[in-house]
Amino acid sequence: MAQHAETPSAPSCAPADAVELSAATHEFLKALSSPTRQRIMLLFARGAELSVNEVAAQAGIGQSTASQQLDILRRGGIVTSRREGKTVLYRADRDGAATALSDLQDYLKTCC
Amino acid sequence: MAQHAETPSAPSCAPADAVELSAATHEFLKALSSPTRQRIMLLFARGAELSVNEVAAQAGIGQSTASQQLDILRRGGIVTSRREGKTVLYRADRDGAATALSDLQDYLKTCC
DNA sequence: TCGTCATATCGGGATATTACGATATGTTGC
DNA sequence: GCAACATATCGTAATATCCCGATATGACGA
Repeated sequence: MAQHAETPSAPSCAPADAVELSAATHEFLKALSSPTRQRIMLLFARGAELSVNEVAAQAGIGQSTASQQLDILRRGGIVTSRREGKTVLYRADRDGAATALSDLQDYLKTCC
Repeated sequence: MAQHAETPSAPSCAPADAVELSAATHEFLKALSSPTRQRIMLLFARGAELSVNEVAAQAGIGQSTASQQLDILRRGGIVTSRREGKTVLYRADRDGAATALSDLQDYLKTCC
């Protein structure tokens, strides 16, 4: 793929504030860029806490798919999970979402 | 894929404000969810206006790839383009980005 | 310990995305 | 009109994503 024109360790002419969009923010964007995951997120409105099976049923997807998509959402920092007996309950991560949104805002402030 | 549990026209128990993430916001998220496109966007920092070939060269990608990725960014509402003679100049769309960010904020306010 | 329920992981087929080179379209100047 | 340059589109291989069923892991109660 040739080279990326500059390595991250050696800023050639970057303006010191090389925002570059952190890995966390990239995960956040990737997490929200899927319609299925967008739909899943809406299930968590008003602080709802749902198990994997409940998400699967309400989103109309399989159990394994729900588990995987929830994992992507968790890596994106917009949901958190906790065990409650056998079940794992997921809920929206207000703080994580706010942080990611703030990072995204900074990034857009840089490039736009 | 089975059914989506509820049709948009018949709100079963939704709170009237079914945000649902507009198509435009989805395009915005998709546009920014690619590392290559994230890198391209940084080229437009400080209001820089670049041709397709300049973007291709500075991003280290082919001309056709640059054209396509810029198109995706334009559909995402974060760049605009204008002709200047033979060349097409792209630049960041401040207003578009602000609008998309605002929509995203509303969406996150609903589900988080 | 064993069976059951819930979740996570594996393997794979269908589909979408990425990036490329080649080619078509469009713009300018001769 | 024709050559030149810039951009857009086409065709396509490599790769990634989506979603599934099947299976493994983990937690609880008898």
